[in-house]
Amino acid sequence: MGQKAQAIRQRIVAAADQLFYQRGYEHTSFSDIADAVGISRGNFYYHFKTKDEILNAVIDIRVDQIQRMLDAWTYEYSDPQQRILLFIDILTNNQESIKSHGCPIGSLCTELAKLSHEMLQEANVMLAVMRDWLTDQFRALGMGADARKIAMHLLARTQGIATITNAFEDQQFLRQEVKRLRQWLDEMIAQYAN
Amino acid sequence: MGQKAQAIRQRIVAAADQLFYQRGYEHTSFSDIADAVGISRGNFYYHFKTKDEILNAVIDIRVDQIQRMLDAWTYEYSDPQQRILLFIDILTNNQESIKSHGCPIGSLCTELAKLSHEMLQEANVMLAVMRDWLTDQFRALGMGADARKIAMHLLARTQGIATITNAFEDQQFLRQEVKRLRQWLDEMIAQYAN
DNA sequence: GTCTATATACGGATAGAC
DNA sequence: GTCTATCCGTATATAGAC
Repeated sequence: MGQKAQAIRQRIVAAADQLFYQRGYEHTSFSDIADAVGISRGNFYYHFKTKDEILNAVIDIRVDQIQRMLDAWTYEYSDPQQRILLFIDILTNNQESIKSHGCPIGSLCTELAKLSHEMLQEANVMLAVMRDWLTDQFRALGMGADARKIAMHLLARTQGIATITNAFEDQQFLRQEVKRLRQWLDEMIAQYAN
Repeated sequence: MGQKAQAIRQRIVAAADQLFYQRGYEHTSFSDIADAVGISRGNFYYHFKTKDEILNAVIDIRVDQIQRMLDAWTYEYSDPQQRILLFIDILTNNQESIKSHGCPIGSLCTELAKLSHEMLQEANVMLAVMRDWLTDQFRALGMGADARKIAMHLLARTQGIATITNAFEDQQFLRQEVKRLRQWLDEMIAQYAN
């Protein structure tokens, strides 16, 4: 595959990534993606044979982006609490899009579950990557055997906040829950510091 | 409309209710519903003109069922804490279906948001009814001006638990989070009892 | 009220010219 | 590599016989 094809392939995946988030996977058609990229539907199939193949590529880049982000935070900050706060701040930093479209990860998993789509297994890797990174942080804070459960708990909290913010289209709720999460984190750390 | 038509209408709504939950709204076709009820597609349109009309009817009965359930709990139990525990136990009592299909309310709101569907406004009434009932319970527990925020918090927690349980297909996580919720409730009550 | 047959649109996917 | 034209399945929705 040539360089030009690679570049277009990337543009297709980027467009699909955005559209799957905004409109959902099933509700996004090949035409939608082709229009967004500026190529014809026919040409489309030169790059991707099936819709599932695009979904697979979208999940792959998302997993990659999440991993890069977490790696960067690990590199830039040494304090686990600080790192977890950065994770919580994802909510605040994306409150407008969460209000309109929910969590890109959670809503995709929810949709794939409804479709009984095999790629749900691939999609929840996005969550697993965050879970594992968070587990590392909580373990570093002395939470030992509980670290993984606490990481899962935080993951679920963020999903719930995204779902409700989206359903009620209420950013105020998101901000209020972020405060509660920060408070919870302080309490957890204090608790395990004993 | 005759009695027979009414009965069939109810059977259609019941079938749609279940299918929308299991497969999602958009992914459920008229044929799916007609097959489930045991009538032809053509006959279908005698009862409902559009798919949105069915969605509307499904939301209406869901709101009604939720309201009845909460009214019954209010009538049968006088202790607000006991009532809230019954609400939390919805998760435990439905863990198999939540594992497979998530929360019927949250996942519908998530889908309608993606579709930019006007009926999201109707759908989040299901959440609002629960929010208001929970607010009453927390107020009765002395949480005053915070009651509504705490109710929203609990609502979000349940949504997050459902999303993660569904994404990872992990009932064990649900049970573990229910324990955490019960513990949280105890702590909240103790905190406001001072 | 219920059925079969059908109109119409759109989706994913392919063929083949250029 | 990119396009136009097209196949085919399925979806919503309608018409009209019974």
